[in-house]
Amino acid sequence: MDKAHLGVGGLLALDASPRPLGFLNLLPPTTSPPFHRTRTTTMEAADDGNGTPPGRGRRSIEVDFFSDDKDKKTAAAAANNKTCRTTVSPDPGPPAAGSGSAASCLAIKKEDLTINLLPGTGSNANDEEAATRLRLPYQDKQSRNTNELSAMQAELARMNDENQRLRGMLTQVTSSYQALQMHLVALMQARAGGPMLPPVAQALPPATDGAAVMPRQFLGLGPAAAEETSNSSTEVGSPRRSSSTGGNRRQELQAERRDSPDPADPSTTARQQQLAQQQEASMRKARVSVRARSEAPIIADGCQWRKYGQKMAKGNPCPRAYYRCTMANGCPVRKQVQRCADDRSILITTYEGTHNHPLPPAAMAMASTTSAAASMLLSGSMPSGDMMTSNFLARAVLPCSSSMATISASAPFPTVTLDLTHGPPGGAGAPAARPQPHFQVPQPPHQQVQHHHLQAAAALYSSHQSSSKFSGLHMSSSSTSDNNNNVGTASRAAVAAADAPPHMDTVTAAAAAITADPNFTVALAAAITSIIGGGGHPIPIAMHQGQGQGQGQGQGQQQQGPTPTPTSNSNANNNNNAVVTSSSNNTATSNSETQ
DNA sequence: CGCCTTTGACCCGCGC
DNA sequence: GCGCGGGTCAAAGGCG
Repeated sequence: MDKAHLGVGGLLALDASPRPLGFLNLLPPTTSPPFHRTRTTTMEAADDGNGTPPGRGRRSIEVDFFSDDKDKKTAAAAANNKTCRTTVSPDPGPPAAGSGSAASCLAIKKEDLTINLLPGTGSNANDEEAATRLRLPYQDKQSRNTNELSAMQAELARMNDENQRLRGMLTQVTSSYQALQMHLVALMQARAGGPMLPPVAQALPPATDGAAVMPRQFLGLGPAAAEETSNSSTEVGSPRRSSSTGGNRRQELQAERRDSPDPADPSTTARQQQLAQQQEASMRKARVSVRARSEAPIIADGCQWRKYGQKMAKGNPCPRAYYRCTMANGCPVRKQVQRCADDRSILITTYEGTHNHPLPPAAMAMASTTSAAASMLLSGSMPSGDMMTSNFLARAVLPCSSSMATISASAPFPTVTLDLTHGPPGGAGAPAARPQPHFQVPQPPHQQVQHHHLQAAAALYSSHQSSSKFSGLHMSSSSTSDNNNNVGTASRAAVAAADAPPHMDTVTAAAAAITADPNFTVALAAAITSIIGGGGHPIPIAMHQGQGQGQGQGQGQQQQGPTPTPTSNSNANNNNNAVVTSSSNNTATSNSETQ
């Protein structure tokens, strides 16, 4: 909705007919009298006591929303809150936060009530009588509205309580889920530890504190999780992907492969290993690719990376750079950075693996989002590349960008591509469809799930909001990068909500974010949805593939290194289109746009 | 001095 | 078996 819908010059005609305060009507533009640049109050005839049809016996308050800000805010509010038809406030100050749009509507009405609605000059007795007649019902209206206000406040408080209760339940469910998962793993281990074990479980150190380590790895993004333990001698698969930095690692692995047929129990062990390798082979290459417009060499995701290689990829004049996470020794997470061949302003970052170390908040957002996307792809790709499933996943990943969501989850190296390069029709400034990270988050221990969801939502949201792409990913961290200036207020509010301590009133924080920018509701809703509905996913994923997503996949880069063929592209309007493609190689993602 | 990037060489998987 | 392309290693050099 824009100015045109509100009437010429953004003028709103507010029907002052007796109806609950807070439900001011927007009169059709055609009924609006000539507009003025200043707020005016007009009275036509007497109040008939009902919502009178426009044009006759109507009392209307005409508010000129001349300023662009007001127009935008009003339009956005009207579009996002149908019950609150307008959040117009006489003062240019920021929209009311906290109690949300409903409260702001009520406040506005109170103000409006102070407007003298009495007609004419009322200079004689008849006029006074008429005024009195009008005033009495009006006072009734006021009291009624007051009651309604208190009722709504009570309702709001009730909803707050309920929200807290639900959050508690969610925490409980999460804990129970983790406990069950650990129990299951323990049972499987105790049960001969043979063919039934999922690959990841097999890769785990036998006697280590399985209870503590298992859950995370069990949910890990595949091979990476196994690789985390690869430093031990029990590594089973991914011979090439060992993260060890030792120069002899490759030789060791090769030797292992040559010796693979274990003389001890040749048939069984060999078959187990074969099975494990097959399963892992399909999983280990699971990747999450992020496409974003960026002039920066790499996107900042809060992690530290070290470049270990660069290659010219076929079909792309831009070299592909290989990075390894250096935040912890032996962290298996790697990423590839490459410019899109078609549009060099697009930076394609592909993540692989799961961090084996704590992540800073800034990295958490991205890690959670990408790991969730990867796990969704993995879970959907298992039954083979079913396009129905794939599309479903794509829509699940980014519900609001369904047009861009295509999934082909065929192995061997399924890749989830989060395409943030497609802006809304209006360009960078027009947030048409916000990214909706509907990802289920890899349930990190504790209640950080919600936190990460919100962060992911905020991160993606802000990445679109700001012109500096992924700068928003840092917003949750205390460090305010120079890009933070671009982060929208809604994003900041979202981050505030996400970073708020568990006991904080989430509703209030969310309301603040919504008030700051109603468009954020979309992302927030997606995040909440993922919290509530995503909890069940990890199990099937883990059980089917022996791995799901664990902590996030790493991404991020505070890296300073020159990225491959950095191009100067000032237009960094990120958008939220998720293109999930199954590609046997990374180059496929660069072409996903054309799909 | 330590960390990082660069870059050529090497290894591996895959297709022909 | 060979060639190609992707991915990784590690020596060399740069930088703070």
